Amino acid sequence: MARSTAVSVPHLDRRGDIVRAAYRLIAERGLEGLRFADIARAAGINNGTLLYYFSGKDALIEAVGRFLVDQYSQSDAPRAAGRVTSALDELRWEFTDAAARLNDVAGVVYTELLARAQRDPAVAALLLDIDASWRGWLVSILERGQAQGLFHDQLDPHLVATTIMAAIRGAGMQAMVMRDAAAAAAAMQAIAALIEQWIVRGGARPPYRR
Amino acid sequence: MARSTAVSVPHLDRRGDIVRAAYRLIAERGLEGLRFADIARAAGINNGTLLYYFSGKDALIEAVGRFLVDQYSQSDAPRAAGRVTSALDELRWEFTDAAARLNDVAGVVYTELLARAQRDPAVAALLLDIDASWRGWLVSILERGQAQGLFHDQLDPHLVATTIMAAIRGAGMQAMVMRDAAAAAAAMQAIAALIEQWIVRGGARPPYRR
Amino acid sequence: MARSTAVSVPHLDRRGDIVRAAYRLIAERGLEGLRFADIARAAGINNGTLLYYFSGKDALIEAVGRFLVDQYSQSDAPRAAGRVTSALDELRWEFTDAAARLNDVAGVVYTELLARAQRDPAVAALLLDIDASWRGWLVSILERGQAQGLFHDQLDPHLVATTIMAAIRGAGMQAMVMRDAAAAAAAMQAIAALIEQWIVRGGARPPYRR
Amino acid sequence: MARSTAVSVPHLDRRGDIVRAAYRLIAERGLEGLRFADIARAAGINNGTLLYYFSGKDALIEAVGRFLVDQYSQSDAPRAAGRVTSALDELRWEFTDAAARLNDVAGVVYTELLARAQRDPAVAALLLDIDASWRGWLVSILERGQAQGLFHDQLDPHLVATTIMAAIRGAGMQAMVMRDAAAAAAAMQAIAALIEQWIVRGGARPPYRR
DNA sequence: TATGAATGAGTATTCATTCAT
DNA sequence: TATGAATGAATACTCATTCAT
Repeated sequence: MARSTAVSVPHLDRRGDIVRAAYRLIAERGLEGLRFADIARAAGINNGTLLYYFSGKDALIEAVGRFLVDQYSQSDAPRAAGRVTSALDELRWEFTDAAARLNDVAGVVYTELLARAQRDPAVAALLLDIDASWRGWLVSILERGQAQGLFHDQLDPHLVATTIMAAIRGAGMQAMVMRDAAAAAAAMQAIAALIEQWIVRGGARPPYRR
Repeated sequence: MARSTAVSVPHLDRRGDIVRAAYRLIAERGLEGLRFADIARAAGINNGTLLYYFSGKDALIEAVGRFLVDQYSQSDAPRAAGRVTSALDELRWEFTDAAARLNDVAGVVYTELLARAQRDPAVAALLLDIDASWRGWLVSILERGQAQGLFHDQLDPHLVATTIMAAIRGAGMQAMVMRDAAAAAAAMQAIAALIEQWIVRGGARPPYRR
Repeated sequence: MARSTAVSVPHLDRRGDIVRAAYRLIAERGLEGLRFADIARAAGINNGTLLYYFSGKDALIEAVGRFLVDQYSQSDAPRAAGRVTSALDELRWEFTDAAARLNDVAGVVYTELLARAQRDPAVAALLLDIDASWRGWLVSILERGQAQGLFHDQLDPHLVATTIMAAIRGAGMQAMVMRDAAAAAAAMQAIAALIEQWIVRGGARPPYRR
Repeated sequence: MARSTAVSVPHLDRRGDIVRAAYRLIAERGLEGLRFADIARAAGINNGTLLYYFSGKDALIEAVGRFLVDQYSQSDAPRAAGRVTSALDELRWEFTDAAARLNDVAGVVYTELLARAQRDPAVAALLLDIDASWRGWLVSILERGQAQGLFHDQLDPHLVATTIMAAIRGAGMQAMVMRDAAAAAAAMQAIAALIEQWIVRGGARPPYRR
């Protein structure tokens, strides 16, 4: 029996397994159709075992929310990992990255959580977290750009950041409604160009037109 | 009390009563928390009577969706009813109206339905309807503006319309996340100004800045 | 308006229409699946109108039971209508007629009512009625046969009649189980031959064999 | 009270408990009056526990059908367990046993299932199972009798078996209708004697008469 | 940790029946 | 007679959660 522990090792990250299973099921069936039994089955564990890891459905949903936060913040990692880039390049990458994610299930899960946030303060707080940290990131880019003399001085970085976020979110929503990521991406790029014109100093570049 | 007979004629628009009650409850508690018994009580009718008018929950939700369509299209009425206005004024009114609606429950209900649309084709079709008719309306304004020489000729009205819609939707979503309608309105107005610059011919007006 | 009555005449026999519709539906879906709304629709009338003709479901089922009694007794009509026949011929006709009815829906309806009779005294009484009148008919044939010297004197007509009924019923049940009317008919004819041997005086006929 | 621990081991055969409770309730109130809550109460368990063992009403009814199959096949056990008997004795025992069962609730349950079998293929298959295995048993007896030289060679064992089954079933049905097991038993014994005459070689025995 | 049997409150839906017109 | 809107009690079934092991 000396090596019996080896047999029981495969579940190094039960909580993670559960959360990922729940995340996937929410994307597929929505919060409305989320069933504990299904999650347990998908995670390869027992109905009751699930309750050992999460005290209840709400706790699990919150954990999924936190997992979603990570999903979004992970996309920042490559940027940070890269070499030094200009604030403008970073901004452009923000839009490029968003365009690539228009078909992501994360958007579906986010919408589910946004709907729930209207009456679940814990989820609302989570989404505010995502919002704040994303805005913080954008503000830091914008301020760097201003410091570098790339962007206009008198801009309100918070307003610009919120505008960028609204644009990206709107494009994502539009993609979900139309089920046409290309059209939504085009709209987003249009706004991206307009915003660039707005904030870049001496933006002699000809106005976006099509 | 001269018209007390009105008391005995309570069922002039039962279906409407039910749909409005359901609409309100969805805004309050979401689709997830929608209960037939609650709807019936709110509509002042019996649990079974509700099923007499709607064959099931899905049918009712679809009816609520159609009601939402009407909600949105009604906002077009004042514009049409008013006297002749320029295409630019109409466009500006579009953003003004949207800003005023940022706190509207319609947005919450819309988000609920958008979440559900991911796996309910009937609801998805409804939302596409809203989308198409809204875009159609915007395109007609834009084309009128082009015909009047107000807007650039080479613009693609569909792209511009989709961009406007994405901007408005994004601002709405942002308002829901931040619970700060003013900030979202500011972002929307920023995009509105950028779009105006983009499409208006000879837009000599100084670039929006803050 | 002189001929307005003509317009409202088409329903000379509403009760009959309803009972026939119910009879058919019981044969199709069983008592368990019998729905008032379906009966009304099948009878071409309104849900509520049905209740004008039958005070409730039990009353309707009883009426269907009486209709079934008529169904069975009608098969005697041709015999009575025909010219004088021997008791033996009549007896043979009884089996022949039964064989022809093995696929009849009447058997299905009868089984439904028999099941219900176990806890519905009114239906039980109806079935006893059918039973008694059928036995009475058979006894009268047998007694006539005895009077004519065709059948043995010492036979108990009631026992013979009950035996005949059991044989016919058993074959009907067997047909329902096997869904093979031919096999059931063969079994019934075998018993018929045995019974004939039993009761016919000087039955010199060689024993049935196969 | 030495074995009081038995109290804490009440769930040795939950499925069996449930099926038996359902069987009894079907006999009492019929399928039409079968209620999940009643079954659960009768089985001493919770409403939901029942659904833990049976996925739905249909599954439970099918299980009851299988239980009924066992009920019938158990009656063969004593025969098999006994010492060697002649084929004729076995056949006689068949009728004797059937006569003793004329008042059995199994007949009531069987009738309920037969009614349902008309539109439930699963139940129909079950009844066909009972039918086939019973016929198989009878055929084996008849063939043994033929091999022993007791029964006529040229008999078709399947026809005879079906005839026996029809006779026994008919008597059972007759008993249900008349609520007079004695009269039904007499009719069955009459047919039994006739069949014996039919199949037994050199049946010198005087014809049954009463 | 982990299991899975057991729970029971909750809920959509059915359907016979009533009743104003 | 006839309608059909309205009722509400009845019921199968769901599902998060508990708990003994």
